[in-house]
Amino acid sequence: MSSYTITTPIYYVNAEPHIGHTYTTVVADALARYHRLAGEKTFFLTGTDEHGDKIAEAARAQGSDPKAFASQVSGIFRSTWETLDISFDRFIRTTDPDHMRAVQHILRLVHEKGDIEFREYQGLYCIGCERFLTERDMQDGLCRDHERAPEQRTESNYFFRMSRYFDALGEQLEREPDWIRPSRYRNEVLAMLREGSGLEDLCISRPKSRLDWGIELPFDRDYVCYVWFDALINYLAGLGYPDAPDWKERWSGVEHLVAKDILKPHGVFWPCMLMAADIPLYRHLNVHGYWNLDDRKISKSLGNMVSPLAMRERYGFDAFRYFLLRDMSFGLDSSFTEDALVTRINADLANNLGNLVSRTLNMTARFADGVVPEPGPMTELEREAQGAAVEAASLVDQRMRAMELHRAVEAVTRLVDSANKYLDRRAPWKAAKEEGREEEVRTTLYTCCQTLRAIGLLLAPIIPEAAAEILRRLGQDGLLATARLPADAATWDALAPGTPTIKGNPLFPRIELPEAVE
RNA sequence: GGCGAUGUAGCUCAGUCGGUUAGAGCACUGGUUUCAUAAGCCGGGGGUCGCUGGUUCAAGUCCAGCCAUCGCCA
Repeated sequence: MSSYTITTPIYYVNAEPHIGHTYTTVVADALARYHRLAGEKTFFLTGTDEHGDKIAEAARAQGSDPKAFASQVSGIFRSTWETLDISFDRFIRTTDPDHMRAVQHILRLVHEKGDIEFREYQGLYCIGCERFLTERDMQDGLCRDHERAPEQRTESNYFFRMSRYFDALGEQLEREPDWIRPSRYRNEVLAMLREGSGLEDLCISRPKSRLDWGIELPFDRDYVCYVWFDALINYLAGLGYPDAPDWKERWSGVEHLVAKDILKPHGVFWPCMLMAADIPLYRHLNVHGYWNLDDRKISKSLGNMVSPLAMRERYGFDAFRYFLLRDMSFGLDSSFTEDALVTRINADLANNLGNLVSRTLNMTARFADGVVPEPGPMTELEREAQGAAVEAASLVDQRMRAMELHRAVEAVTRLVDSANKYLDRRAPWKAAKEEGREEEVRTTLYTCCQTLRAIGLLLAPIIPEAAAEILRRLGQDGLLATARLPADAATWDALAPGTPTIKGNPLFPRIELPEAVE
């Protein structure tokens, strides 16, 4: 069985979950659910990044200690994902003992290999910022933030000799053109690697005198590990590195998922670290864009931050998920507006999908005694209906694997459309009133139930709750536990005639927004 | 300033290896149905494929230059 491991970045605990975190997490969740249904050995890793000076400061400002502060915010992330039924397998924290051990293990390996070097350097240090300034941080010789003159200071730190691996990284990018995808981000990494781009070795430590909220270096107790060298290793630690026997298998199928702002650490630092530690590279780095918020168009009740829990409260989380996955072309930026959200929900989920479910099950109740009817022979129209399901299943599979989630969702929408058209061409509400057309009505309703079953399966990774409800109404409660995608979505005799169906309430009620006031 | 990406209908996007009259959804609009959530279905209008030039029997697609937007780097 092939292994599939999907990761989100570990989220920095200086802010609570917003639309950006939610998008990455929902994409990962949809992929994890799809690959589980495809029968792959799937592992879904997410978590929180908790070290560093920003957290130490925030804790101090709140009068608590860093660990307590980080635990509080980390808990919010975890409980948010749990409330939203995000199907992660491990929620890792950089303060977890096994993570800290893994970081020290790698530090030791890379140090022993000679790729970590102690260097002394001078720079301009701002006491207010508690860090060295770059030219950008200064104006007229003063720190921009504190408007005071920085002092000349000498400090020593450990550096990861990353530049040793740049050539090998370049070769990797040539060898596997879709290793970082979409390709625009591969190009950016290639640009970073080109001469003169200013990419150097990476400073990976801070003296404890300056920052003690971090993981101690195993070869120097006066220093803690700084930022990326700590955070990135979660991807290994979360899979059980270095001790658990199955980490290698999980690692062999790793797909990283990140937003474009952390391309450099994941596209450059991380592969160099892996090469230094003699660990195989990840399978793909998948990079997505930003959700732009247009404040003017978001009603006040939503606030400026689009919180996933607020979205769930207001629209239901399935609907919000659907919008996120459908409306962003993976890799590109997209803008979030309440209008676009409501339009999408009404058009795709209420009018097309929800209504198809309602009319199918209502007619099954009315014209087929509320059970899956016994169908007659298939004719041209039924073969077309099945063909539509076969095609949708195949497109969803291709597109999910190519990280084109918006297009995978679109393929299911087309299947829903085709089912509505089929129903109109057959018009069972007319046929049911005529003598001698009973078999045709049964065949029509059977075909619609069958298509709904396919739709329920294909949407299970996208809108898990609603998809499970569709299957439940078709009497297919346990199906998701045993189904195999994409094949099962195209199986056409899977519904046993006589199975009771449930009419139910509208799955996605239409949303009526008050007229916009300009 | 260097490198890159993007630019296709009012909006969001698809368009494979260059090949018939450039597509879809939403929005708009005419018609129609009553099973269904005022939903559905059928039809319609709407495009100088950013601009200019080149290659070709043939360019949305390939090449060059330019413009706009965005990103990365400096």
